Amino acid sequence: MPPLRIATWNINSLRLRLPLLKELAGALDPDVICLQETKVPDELFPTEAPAALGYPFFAHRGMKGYKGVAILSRVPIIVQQDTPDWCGRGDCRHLSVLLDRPGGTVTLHDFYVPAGGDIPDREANPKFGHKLDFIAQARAWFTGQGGLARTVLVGDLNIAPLEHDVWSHRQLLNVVSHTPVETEGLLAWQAAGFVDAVRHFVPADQKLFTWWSYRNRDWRASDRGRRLDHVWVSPDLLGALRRQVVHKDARDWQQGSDHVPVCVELAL
DNA sequence: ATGGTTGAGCGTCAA
Repeated sequence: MPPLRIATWNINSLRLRLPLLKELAGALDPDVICLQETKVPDELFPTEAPAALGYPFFAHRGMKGYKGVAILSRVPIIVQQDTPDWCGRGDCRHLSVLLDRPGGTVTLHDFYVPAGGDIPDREANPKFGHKLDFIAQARAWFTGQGGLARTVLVGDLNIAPLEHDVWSHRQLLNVVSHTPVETEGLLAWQAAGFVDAVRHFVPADQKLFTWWSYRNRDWRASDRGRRLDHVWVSPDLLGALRRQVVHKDARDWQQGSDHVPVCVELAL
């Protein structure tokens, strides 16, 4: 049985970067592609595109202008409709599907966590409060699910939790995405039932980034990156993990996203 | 300390 490859990518506009999905499929050959920041309302989703790329099964939750998630798949999916409306905003940041595999169903979550604005203070900046509330709710919900099994969680979680998930731990301690209240919150969510599938392969003392700002003239030379995009698996899937890929070359794709795809291969 | 860039879609806001 061939392994199952699951990729996650903040595409930063699905319609603008539709041609790059073909690059992604060619480079990583994923069976399932989880996208964030699709920025396309559901009624304008390019419904012909997934099958043309070889992904006949798909689901999406989008809205005008911002946010939005989508899952493209070669294997049949069943969308989970009973997921929470995080923070009561109805804002297209989560999609959950079931994947049919020979050993049983796999649950897959695709998340786009709020970025949280610029000021790391919930009083001065409601967007930061929203981000903290979102991750606290997610933690509580997964804790309530009990011991997770055959579950994969991916997405742009907009937090770089470890010291070497950012280019300078010291210089980013007060920068949104790496403040202690965020990193502790994210790790508490992770501890509610997951292990970090990418750090399973890459030691914690090695720098690892998945995002580089558009604002750097030469992103590769300055290398001021952060690891904002994640793949977590329930502990029962650790033995099925085969490899991980952070497709750094994608940052140089023509008119590319500021995030690069991350892919994990599982013997499932 | 500041500014730097991009996308959606037309206002600036979000990132």
